[in-house]
Amino acid sequence: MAASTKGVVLDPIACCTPVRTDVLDEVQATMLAASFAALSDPIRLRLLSFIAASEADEVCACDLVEPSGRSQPTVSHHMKILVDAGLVERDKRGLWVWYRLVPSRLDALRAVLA
Amino acid sequence: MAASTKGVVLDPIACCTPVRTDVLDEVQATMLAASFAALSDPIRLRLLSFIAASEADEVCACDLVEPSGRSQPTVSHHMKILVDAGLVERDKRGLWVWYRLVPSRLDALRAVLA
DNA sequence: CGACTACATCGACGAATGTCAATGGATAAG
DNA sequence: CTTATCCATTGACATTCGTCGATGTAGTCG
Repeated sequence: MAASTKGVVLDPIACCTPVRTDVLDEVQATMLAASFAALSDPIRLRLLSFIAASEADEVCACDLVEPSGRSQPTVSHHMKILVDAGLVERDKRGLWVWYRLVPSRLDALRAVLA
Repeated sequence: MAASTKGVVLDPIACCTPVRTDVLDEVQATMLAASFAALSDPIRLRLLSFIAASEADEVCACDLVEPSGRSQPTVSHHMKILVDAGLVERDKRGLWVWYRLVPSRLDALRAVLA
C-alpha cells in the first residue's frame, strides 16, 4: 500500500490551469527529452558555446572542427543533431555552412526548468 | 583555410571575465552534459514532474511506480540517476523513501541556457 | 570540361543506456 | 526469530550513441 494516496490533483472545476500542478504527459515528456538529449554531450555543449561566444552570431562549420578536437564527420554529425533538435539553424552560403543559435528554443527549455 | 579566422577572443588584459565571450572548457562541458543527460529521458522528466506537481514538495517512491508505467527496479534506477545528478534529494524514513527536488541545481542548468 | 574544396553520408565498431525478472538488504510488525 | 514490505542491486538483453575512415555530393575556380 502507498504511504501517500494523494497523487496528482486534477481539479475539474479550476477555471485556469494552475502553473505548477500539471504533470508532463508522455508526448510532452518525449519531445522535451529529445531536446535535452541534444544537450547531453560535452562536444555538443562546446559547439553551442563556440557559437554563443562568437562576436558575429554566426560561426562557419570550418571553424568548429579544430577547436572541438573531433574529426570533421563527427562534428558534422553533432551539428546535425543540434539542428534537428531546433537549437541551431543551418545556412549554406557557397561552399561554407554557417550556424546560428535559435534563442527561442533555448528559452523554451529554460522555462521547463523553472 | 578557414572562412573566418576570428575564433575565440581571450583578452589577457581584461580585468573582469566578460559574461558571454567565454567558451565552455572540457571539464565544465562534461559536468553539464551529465546533468542534461539526466533530463534526456521521458520517464525521468515525468518523475521530476510528479515531484514538482506534488502539494507537499516531497513524494514517496511507492507513488512513482504506478503512474510512471515502469517496473519498480526501473523506477529505482531512474531515481538513482536523478539523485546522482544532484537534481533530486533522497530521504529514507522507516520503510519508505522520499524524494525532493533540488531547485538550486535546476536554476544552475537554467542559467547555462541563457 | 576537370580539379579542388567544404560538408554530408555510409559502414562498422565498441561503449553506454533502458528495461525487467530475480535476488538481496533493511526495516517494521507479530 | 519469523514474516512481510519497500526499495536497491544484479545480470542479461536489445537498442542507441559517439567515433572515425572511406566515400559521396555540391559548390567554386580555371
